[in-house]
Amino acid sequence: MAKSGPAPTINDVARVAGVSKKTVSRVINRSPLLREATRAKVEKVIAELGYTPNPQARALALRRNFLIGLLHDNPNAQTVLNFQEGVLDAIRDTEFALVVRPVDRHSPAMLDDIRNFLEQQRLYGVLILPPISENDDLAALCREMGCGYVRMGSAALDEAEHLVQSNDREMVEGVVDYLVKLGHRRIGLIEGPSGFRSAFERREGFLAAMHRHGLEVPPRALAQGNYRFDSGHRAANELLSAEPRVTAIFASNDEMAAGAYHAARERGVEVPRQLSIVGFDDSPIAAHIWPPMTTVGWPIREMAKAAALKLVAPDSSEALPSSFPARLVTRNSVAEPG
Amino acid sequence: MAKSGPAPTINDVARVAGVSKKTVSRVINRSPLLREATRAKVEKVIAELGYTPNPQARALALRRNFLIGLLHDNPNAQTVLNFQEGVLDAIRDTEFALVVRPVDRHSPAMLDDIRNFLEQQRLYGVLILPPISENDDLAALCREMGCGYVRMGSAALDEAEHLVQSNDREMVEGVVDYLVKLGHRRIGLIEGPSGFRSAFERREGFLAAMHRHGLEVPPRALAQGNYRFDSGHRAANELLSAEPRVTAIFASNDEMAAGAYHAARERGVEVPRQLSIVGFDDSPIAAHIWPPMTTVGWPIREMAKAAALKLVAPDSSEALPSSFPARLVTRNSVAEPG
DNA sequence: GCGAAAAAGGAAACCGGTGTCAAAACGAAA
DNA sequence: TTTCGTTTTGACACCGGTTTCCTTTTTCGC
Repeated sequence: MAKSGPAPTINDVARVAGVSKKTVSRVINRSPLLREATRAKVEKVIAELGYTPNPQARALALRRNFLIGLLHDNPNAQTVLNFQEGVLDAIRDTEFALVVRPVDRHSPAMLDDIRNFLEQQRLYGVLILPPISENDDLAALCREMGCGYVRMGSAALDEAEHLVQSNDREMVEGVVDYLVKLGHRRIGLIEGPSGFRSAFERREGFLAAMHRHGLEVPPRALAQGNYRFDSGHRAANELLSAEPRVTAIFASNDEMAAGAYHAARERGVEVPRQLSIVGFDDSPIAAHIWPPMTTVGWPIREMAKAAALKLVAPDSSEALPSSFPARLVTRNSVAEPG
Repeated sequence: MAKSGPAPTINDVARVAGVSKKTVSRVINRSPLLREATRAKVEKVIAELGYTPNPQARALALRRNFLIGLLHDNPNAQTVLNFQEGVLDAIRDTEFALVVRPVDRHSPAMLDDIRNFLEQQRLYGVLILPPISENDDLAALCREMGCGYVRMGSAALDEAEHLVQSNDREMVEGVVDYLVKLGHRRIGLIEGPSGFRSAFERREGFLAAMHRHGLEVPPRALAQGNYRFDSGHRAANELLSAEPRVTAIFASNDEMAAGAYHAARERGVEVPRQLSIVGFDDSPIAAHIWPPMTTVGWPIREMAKAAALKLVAPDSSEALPSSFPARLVTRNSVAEPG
């Protein structure tokens, strides 16, 4: 238990143990060509000295480091943090560390910034969260720079090797089925921003299911949002002012669904008695708003873990699924139509 | 614009420019003892080759790296993410990167885990978020290991050099003053978990202000929570079932305040007409709940930036404040007592 | 007990930077 | 043109690991 001072190096271990650096290196890397006695001797010294290999030196010699990056521009903090936790689940007890990098999708220099970042940090690989994961130029940049990457998405954005996906379309169909089964016929949709793949998938799922049930979707049942609270509020106001009024609203995410709650409350429309609302994402707000909101939850943490494993241990992860099921989280914002 | 292949090294630059490695190194590090002509020549080659110094090699030679760690166990995702953004503000355009490390305060091995992490990664320094920042053993560990650190907190936890703080106590006093000015006399407090410094500070501020106004704080006006939604719900139920009923509740954070909203709604108590509620933190939920909640916001992002600067550029940051003011964010959850 | 093959271990070079210190180039003064 | 004192620049060792290649030791069959 030597107090501070300069940390012991592989040379110190070698000297004390009376072996060469290479032998110590073999012990560290679990090389099989070592006599048991030698290994034990060296391991004893390592423990005594409290030696830990210097990751920078290792990275230099191996010509690759053990940093994995997280690129995100997701407005939902809980999603991002869950993702971080999932990645940590995967790399716990490994030498990998997670470096985060929020990106600004609106900056014209976004790609250049990321290029600089990748060039400077020489990451082992990056994990890319939606919605920025939908940007094919970014994926191309990673390939070009020889940087490993895995994209999270709501559709098949890339080869399986570079992708972990949920199936939003299918889930939204399930939501519509659920509402229809309860008796709803006039169902409104608050869309996500155009250009977002997830928004597209969710709309397609909605339209497909409505069509399947033989239900019309007039333009007045469709309102545009941008995944933010205010836009949900605005969009719900549009939907609720059209006659005949919708009896249920599916919002493409929870923030907008929460905005719809506000709009309903302002108009004296009671949720769920007069209006059912379903969100998407199962963010904390869904559980905390009144009445607690029925929404669709996807297993972010598991997906993140799978994505990280795909990056750092591609072999073992072949067994891991690339596609994860979401599930309906039933709370109290849905009822039979009044 | 050489396509991929192995990245150019300092040797390549030196060879092409016809100078020594050391000279290139001097150019990179902006050494003043260089002739202008030489610098220009080398810079031209650097640009042509698209050379970027290898951070691992630099770290090895300099015996310190450019990774700063973020230790957090904060349950509020938005807070953590804002903090990350603030740190990124500070280290943008530097060679530093941010590596995140959620910690589990309940794990008995927490300190050992962090010790391993610090030993393995050899970080330049760490930033510590509340509530784990209140742990003095953790700070001692950093000192012992020679790892730079800055703690964020709601009180004077450490020397100025290692601290960026808000002043929760003062702000809570301001909240009480505000409520009293509106005519409230029976004000309830939902406390944070015991053992949390922030919870302590907020309670002390509350009690001090009540005392200053000559108002009593009977035990039935005090309820214990743990910063989580459910605990706020429970605590508010306690407060609301005691007679005479409180006309206002201050909750030590927004999650608990949101829980109090639910409790009030279940009992048919209208916010704010029959009950005023004030939260703390200005998390997203405060704006999204109905009616929008009056709360106390503190400038997390600026504080994070200051903390990061303190770590990476202690000289220039002398000018930066260590203590940051919070402010009351007035929304619609407060009214004169009915 | 001997020789050969296999296993174990070591010397030296290398990864791509930085620090030290001496040599070279330069400019001004003699 | 020399000389001397400053700049500039370069050679070389070093940071702490890994890799290559070669030597020494061990093991084992006969």
